[in-house]
Amino acid sequence: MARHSILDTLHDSLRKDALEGLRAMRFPPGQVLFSAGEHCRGLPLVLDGSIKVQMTGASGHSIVLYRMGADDICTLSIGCLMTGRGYRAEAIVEEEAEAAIIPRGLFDRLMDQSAEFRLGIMESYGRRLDDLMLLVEEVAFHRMDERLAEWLQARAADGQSVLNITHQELAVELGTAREVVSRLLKELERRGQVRLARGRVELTGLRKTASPA
Amino acid sequence: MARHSILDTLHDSLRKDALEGLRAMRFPPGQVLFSAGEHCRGLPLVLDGSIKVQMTGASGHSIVLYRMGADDICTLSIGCLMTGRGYRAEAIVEEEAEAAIIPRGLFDRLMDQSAEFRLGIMESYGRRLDDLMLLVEEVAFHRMDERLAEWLQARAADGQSVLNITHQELAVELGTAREVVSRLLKELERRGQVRLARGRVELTGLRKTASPA
DNA sequence: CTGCCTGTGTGACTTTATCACTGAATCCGG
DNA sequence: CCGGATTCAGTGATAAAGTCACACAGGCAG
Repeated sequence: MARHSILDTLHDSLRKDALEGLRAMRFPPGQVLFSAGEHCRGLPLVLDGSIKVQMTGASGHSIVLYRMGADDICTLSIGCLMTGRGYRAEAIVEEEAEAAIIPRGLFDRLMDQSAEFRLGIMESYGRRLDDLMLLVEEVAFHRMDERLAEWLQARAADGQSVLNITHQELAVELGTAREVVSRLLKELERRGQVRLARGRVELTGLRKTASPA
Repeated sequence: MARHSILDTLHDSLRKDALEGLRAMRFPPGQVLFSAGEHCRGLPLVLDGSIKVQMTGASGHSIVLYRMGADDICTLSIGCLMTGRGYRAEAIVEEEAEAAIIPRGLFDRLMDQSAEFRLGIMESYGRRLDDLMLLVEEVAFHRMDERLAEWLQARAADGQSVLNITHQELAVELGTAREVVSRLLKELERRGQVRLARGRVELTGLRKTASPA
């Protein structure tokens, strides 16, 4: 059953119509929901799981732009839906996910008839713009070692202290090269802040590098 | 008289209401339309001129995110309007601009009553997301010398071959440090692609640096 | 066990960022 | 017109990050 907070805001009859027009689907980790160049067939609602959105540059390098989780809306799709252009990024399932697609016609109807739905869409758009602006700032001005440490710390804050991730995957998270990640991790290990193994990073005592600035 | 294509799409009675609720204002170059932290009082429509939107990082460095010109919509404001959060960026007039602000109430009414208006807003949002994604890719993966050359070339394509701009301003355009721009420009001058003077860059024979990759 | 594939480590070198200055051009008040 | 302040630009030294090339290690399939 498709459960998404933006549907809860709808009035009864409209919600009934909406739920009829949707069917939730499950996607396993690794599944590609859409990739660059593809066209958009509707607005995906993320019901559960975790999906990362990343793009690949001309150089062949990739960078993760943001993640979508339970109750998120794939706002990126709206632009494609409206302008008819293809996606510029790709979406890959990380943790098994459940999603439902709102077809174009239904989307238009919901936008027309529900102020609450519109509000939800606009809020989601605002958040995404914010995410991207922060990312630009981070990529343009922050040091790699700090970004890596912060990324790892964010995971630690989630309660995870052993990450099954390769240096290459970390490099894509940060938009840098694998070698750079390897070297920085090695440095963290020397300082006793992480322990490394093949495909694994264990967080031991991670703290901010004492940097002035 | 407020002329903006998104208003043209409105039906007669609605357009009349809209035009009554708006008053266009002129802003001189250098004028700050909004700055980081400020709250949003409505949706600005750009009628004419050129406005740049830039953000400043914790480091104190700034980067230009995108520009708005005639017939643009300041989509960034919608997110702020909807969530009530303050702006994260600032908008500065470059070429004398004319703009009108759609107050919150009128915006809601237009979104409610005009599918064309909604479409215009969504398209604008899509374009903005696209711009930012491209910017991320560029900042993360492109070499500075190429970015500088491309930026200059884009201006040359506009018909301008003498730019009145300082190295510092160019650095903000690209999100780098002034010294870096100075050195790269000097290198371009050595190759005879530009001629430099205080506050001035004259484009002579600019072409892509013969780079492999 | 033996390849084979994927992941990691590292040296050498280039590009970019940062810091600390110097000097040149312009502006402004008297 | 002069002198001082201010804004711009140039540059050396050094650190951080990206690139290229390659060695080697772990784990899996045959």
